[in-house]
Amino acid sequence: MEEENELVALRREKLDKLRARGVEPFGVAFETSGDIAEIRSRFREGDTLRAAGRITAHRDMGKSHFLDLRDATGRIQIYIHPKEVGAELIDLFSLLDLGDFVGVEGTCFLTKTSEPTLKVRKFQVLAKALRPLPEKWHGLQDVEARYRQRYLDLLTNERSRKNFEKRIAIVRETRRFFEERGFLEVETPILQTIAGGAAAEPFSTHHKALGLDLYLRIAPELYLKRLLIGGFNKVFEINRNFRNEGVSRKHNPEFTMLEAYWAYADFEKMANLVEELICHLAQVVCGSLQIEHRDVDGKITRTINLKRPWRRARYHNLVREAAGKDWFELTSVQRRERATGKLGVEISPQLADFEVTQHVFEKLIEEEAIDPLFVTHCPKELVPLAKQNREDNSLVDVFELLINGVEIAPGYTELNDPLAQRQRLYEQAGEETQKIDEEFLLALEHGMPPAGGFGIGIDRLSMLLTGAESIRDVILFPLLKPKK
RNA sequence: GGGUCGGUAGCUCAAUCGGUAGAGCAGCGCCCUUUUAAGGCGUUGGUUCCGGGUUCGAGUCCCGGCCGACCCA
Repeated sequence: MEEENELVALRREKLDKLRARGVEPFGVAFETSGDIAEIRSRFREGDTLRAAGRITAHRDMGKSHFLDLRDATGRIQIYIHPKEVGAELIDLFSLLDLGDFVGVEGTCFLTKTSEPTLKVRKFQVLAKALRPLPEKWHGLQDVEARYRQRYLDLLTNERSRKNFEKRIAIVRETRRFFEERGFLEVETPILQTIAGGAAAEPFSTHHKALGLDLYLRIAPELYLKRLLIGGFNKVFEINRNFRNEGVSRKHNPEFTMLEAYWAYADFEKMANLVEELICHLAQVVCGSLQIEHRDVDGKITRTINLKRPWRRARYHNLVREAAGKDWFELTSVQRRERATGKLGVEISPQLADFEVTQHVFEKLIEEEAIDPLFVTHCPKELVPLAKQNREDNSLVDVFELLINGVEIAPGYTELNDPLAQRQRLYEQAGEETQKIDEEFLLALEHGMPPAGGFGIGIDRLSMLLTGAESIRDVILFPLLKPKK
């Protein structure tokens, strides 16, 4: 740390002076009349109240001093005058800085401009801050610093703090939602010997005592299904997953998923449940089903309408709408020509035919899907772990929920045929048969009830409901390279 | 991994064609007994991300690196 900073040196001097006067600058517990929001609501002129918080502003009028005391719930003005606290305390008071924590006891009064204020009679130093806070008016703007020193971001940028409060509410309400419906919240292993349940590059680690190579999970799916086999009919887990892949506006190496499984349900029942859940969360977090995203100036940049019912459409029909009625009758060469020509979608030559269609889908449908859209009956190549459709076994019984131009939640009718599951896993694994979770296949052979399941990316859902442009704005401590 | 942009005082930002690195806030000193982005006067504070190069002279131009943002794969 750059210790030679003059501002830090000065604060350390003040710290020493406090100690020299017998004041411990890092105090212990302080009994308050509540947090600052409570104090404001209990405020009655003449009453004595006790408040604690950080000093965030100081207006020095000569003999009178006005300070702002802040906590996460609000701000209260305090007033200090030598007549009230005496010369000795005024002297101590001069050793305080912006950013310090203090506890005060004082009388409630209103200033000329009717500002509720505590006239301080006693105060205690609770913690000295040795470094200054960011500037009061603009807060901390530097994007990198906001991620590296999130505490400063939370302290000075209300928008940021509110977004995280919203995310916390999303997780809390999700729990409540599932518990009310009789789902059990479970915990499954993060350390796994085989990282299954999704196609993604895992992080690897090692258990010393057992001499065992392990992976951090990429998905909890195969363990949650074991619980269905074990007789838990409704389970969910809010789980941190780890994927050793690129970092972007939409991807952090560790991210939070909600996964839920419901015995005897299918993907359509799960779609209803997702619809209900997200509408509930929007009501609680945003107070509306009309979600407005705004830029820094407060201008509305996007409006998302979550009013039910949400559109459900088959994958093939959506592609025909966007790419032409005859899309699936074309030869694969013709499809490539149309994609790169009329549709203006870049197609790299090594893509397989179904990937060309998927690429067109992503550009023309996914990115344009601002209001919720359930895409159903996807080609089975795209989703190897779901059950095939009874009428058309080139399709699987799944939905992909798109909102805000991104995939928010996939949902399946889960595959419960152990032989079909084995075959699909082997097809998917190719040469790498050591990646197949035989223990899971063994479990399936004992019988898994038909079930519906879905996953929701909590980070992306938080972006949707807060209007955050980057996943880093809804993850308190996103991964960054160390700064040296 | 590739492209574009950025990194200047504790914080927010300036710096013209390459010509003495500035302002506001914070800090420090003085004035002011109801201020609230308090005000007034004065004042301290810089490895301009790091390392090379070009030049009489580099925050600015060139090369390499670090970190970040955005776009693309």
